[in-house]
Amino acid sequence: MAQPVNFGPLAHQPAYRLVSEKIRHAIISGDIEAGELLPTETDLAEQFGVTRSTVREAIRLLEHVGILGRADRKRLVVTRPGTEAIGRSVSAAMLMHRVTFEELWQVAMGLEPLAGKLACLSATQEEKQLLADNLARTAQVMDDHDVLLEVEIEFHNLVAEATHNSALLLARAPLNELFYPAWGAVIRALSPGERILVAHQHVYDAICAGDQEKAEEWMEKHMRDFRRGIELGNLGFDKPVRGQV
Amino acid sequence: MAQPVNFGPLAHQPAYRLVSEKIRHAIISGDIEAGELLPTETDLAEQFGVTRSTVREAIRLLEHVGILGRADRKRLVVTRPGTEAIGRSVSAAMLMHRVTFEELWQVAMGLEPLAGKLACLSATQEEKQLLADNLARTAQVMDDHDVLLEVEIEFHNLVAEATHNSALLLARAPLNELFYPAWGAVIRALSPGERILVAHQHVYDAICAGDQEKAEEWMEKHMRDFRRGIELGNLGFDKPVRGQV
DNA sequence: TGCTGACATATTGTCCGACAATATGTCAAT
DNA sequence: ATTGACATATTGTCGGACAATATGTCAGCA
Repeated sequence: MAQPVNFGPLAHQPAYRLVSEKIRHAIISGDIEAGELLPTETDLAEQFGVTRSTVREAIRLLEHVGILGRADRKRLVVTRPGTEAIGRSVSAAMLMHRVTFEELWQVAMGLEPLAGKLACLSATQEEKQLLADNLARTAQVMDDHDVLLEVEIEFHNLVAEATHNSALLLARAPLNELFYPAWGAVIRALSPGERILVAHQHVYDAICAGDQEKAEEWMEKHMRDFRRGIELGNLGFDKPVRGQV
Repeated sequence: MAQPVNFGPLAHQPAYRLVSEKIRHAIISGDIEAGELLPTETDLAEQFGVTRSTVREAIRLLEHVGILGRADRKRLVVTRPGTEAIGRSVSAAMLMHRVTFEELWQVAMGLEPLAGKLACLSATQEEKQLLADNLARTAQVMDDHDVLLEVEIEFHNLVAEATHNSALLLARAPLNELFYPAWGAVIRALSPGERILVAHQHVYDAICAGDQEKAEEWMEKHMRDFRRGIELGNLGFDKPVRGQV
């Protein structure tokens, strides 16, 4: 008996996608380096054999993820998506998935202690200094909730950066944005300045001493504290995080 | 003496960005639910008081991150960015940052054991069955490198999905794509079918038994094996991963 | 009734041409 | 060396146009 033929739907990609993919491929494969300028829109249009409008749509497609940026609001330039760009898109995705605080915290428990541990191996002298400065400022502003929040977040970012692990930086980018309001709520509810300072201090000491275990442990404790803060303050540990976008 | 006045550069956002932000905000804040259809381009253009071209550019801006998709290649629809979309953009970022295999592996060591552990708590019966099926298939195809690779990746994805933690799924999305070629290389170089199967079996058993520690441990062992495979095969543990975009 | 085909309509994909605003480069005047 | 005038290049935005495709309607026919 004859096989019933099954034609898959033929994939007709719009031109702006094809163009976008071409550019994207050239960038990712390294044919165009980060920092290089793109040809002008008219040039590109000619090269691809489409109109400028189409090229523009293709460009926009890559712009939002941070692959393309602009040097001076005129020339388009190839850029490496940084933590901001990635954080923005991934945290948007998480918000739309109605990620609960608990879920987020679980991921953080996987990444933050890891960051502490790795920082022990690769923190430079300058980075340690930055951490020290951060600690000093933390001690000073312990009662100003808003500033404390900023300093607290900065500490975690500094530790993460000290790992010199871009993959880690990018993976934890969304946490940054999403924890922001939650941390703020905890701080306002419980004024945990003292506990934060102590934990940071221990992490800092561990990093300076190169004591991986201790750094990991204290970062873990710190995050557990954070969790308890949410629970004690009745801030909705099992409810979706609210973004502030 | 008079302060030298310092005017910051005035931020003139192009219209297509403003429109894009408006739409993005409406989506993320929940004013428009995922699954809802967007008004037609002409409508939007009228509402915002710009031309259709501008609206189109704004839409493209959101399309690539997965916030907008199309229902039937005609109507625009609001979508939740899934692991594919996020994986694509984040792994592109990682590639451009010339992330080394080592860096990637470190992140995976933070996330994969965690996934195993959490899966113990929340895997449903069906998910366990899927894992069992996967194991059976693994045993069958152990000598076919290509298929083994697919099954191996699938196993990890199944475990991750069994956690029911969207944040974790999104955070590990890029690993998926970037590990693909590396796993493939290891498999081709060392034919580690047996070891893979044993490790998966233990993880599976642990999940069924709800034994968090064991699941975490074996996932960790499994990943260490992976790392040793890269090193033994001299596949460039400290070199940037190459994408296959 | 239930299916088919013809036809109008709506919507997107793509193209073209146009103009204003802004940055860049050149050159003369001071 | 700085300033000013001017031509040029490039982007941002506009408006209109048409083809391809999906949707809806409605008459015709078994």
